[in-house]
Amino acid sequence: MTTIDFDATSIEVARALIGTSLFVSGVGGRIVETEAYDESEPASHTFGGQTPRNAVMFGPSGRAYVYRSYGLHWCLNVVCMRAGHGAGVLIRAIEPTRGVAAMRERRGQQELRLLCSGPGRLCQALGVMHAMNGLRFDRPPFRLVPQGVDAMFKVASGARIGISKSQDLPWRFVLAGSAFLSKPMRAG
DNA sequence: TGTATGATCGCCT
DNA sequence: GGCGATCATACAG
Repeated sequence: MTTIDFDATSIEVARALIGTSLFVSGVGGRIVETEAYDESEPASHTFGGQTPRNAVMFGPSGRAYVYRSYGLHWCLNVVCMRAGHGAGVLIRAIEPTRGVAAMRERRGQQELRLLCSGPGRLCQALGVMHAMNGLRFDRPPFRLVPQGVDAMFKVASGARIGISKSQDLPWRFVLAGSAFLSKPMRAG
């Protein structure tokens, strides 16, 4: 078992989270896709400084930053680095392992591959809501279970998805070959 | 007070 | 591949 140091940079945490299992009230699975964000680049919500919306991202690490996307969906992030520095990791896809029936009911979706393959989808499947903004990941309803020492998989990286700025940064991380990604990783 | 803009998703062609 | 849904946020005036 390994533990994750959330005081590290968002890039380091984004890579370390691949293979880790995330549960919300016992429902969840293995994280297979993440993206790193940092206040130094304009694609991040924290670029330009602290506001009421992004305040959690400037607080202590290891907390949940939950925001609404496109007026419809929730997105879940893990806050990184020291307090005062706005950095975090967007959880983009999970391989469902526990609570699949609850996920199917919440999503109105039977196909396993489409339950958690996207930041909005996984929040709906796991029941993530804005009330969880600022909560610690080492306390209920959250639970993080590190991968076993014998876990064997490769982590691939590439360009982030759905952003219009800093598209050159290879800050998307995936479990190579996973069938549960929001989009396949570009070959190369 | 008004307006433009999304770290998305699902349905349509 | 295109587009509409739907609204909090940020910023301009």
